[in-house]
Amino acid sequence: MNPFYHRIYRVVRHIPKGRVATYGIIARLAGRPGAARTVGWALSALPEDNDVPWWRVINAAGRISFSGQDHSAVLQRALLLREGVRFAPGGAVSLSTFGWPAEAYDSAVASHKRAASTRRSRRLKGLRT
DNA sequence: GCCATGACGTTCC
DNA sequence: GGGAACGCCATGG
Repeated sequence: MNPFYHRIYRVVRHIPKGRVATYGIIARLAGRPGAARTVGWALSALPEDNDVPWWRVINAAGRISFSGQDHSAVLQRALLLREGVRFAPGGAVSLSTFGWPAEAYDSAVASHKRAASTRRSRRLKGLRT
């Protein structure tokens, strides 16, 4: 098995009980920023008798990705609820409350702000020319 | 080795 | 704030 697969599993195992992490953050902690889809691939390849808390991994929207009707999604929701993770009315988890690690979430917010700033300056540059 | 696909993310309307 | 388009990395055919 590839090294970063193992890293992905290791990172997921580090997620504290009652917290959730996004695919993007897992990918970044595993050393491959932008490889969020690969994280999903690695989790889908997990054996049944694994010790990886895959249910603590959700997408950036705070929702369960794979078909909300699927039994795996129901199981994931049940496991998270059992650990004390609350779901908002829309069916999404509040990342600012349950997101892990908190630092990564803060950086994500900061990067979002920086992106907005970059976009604005880019637009100004476009107007210039 | 190229093309399509997927438990995703970010950027731009 | 929500939806569409493009980008991303690894895998399978």
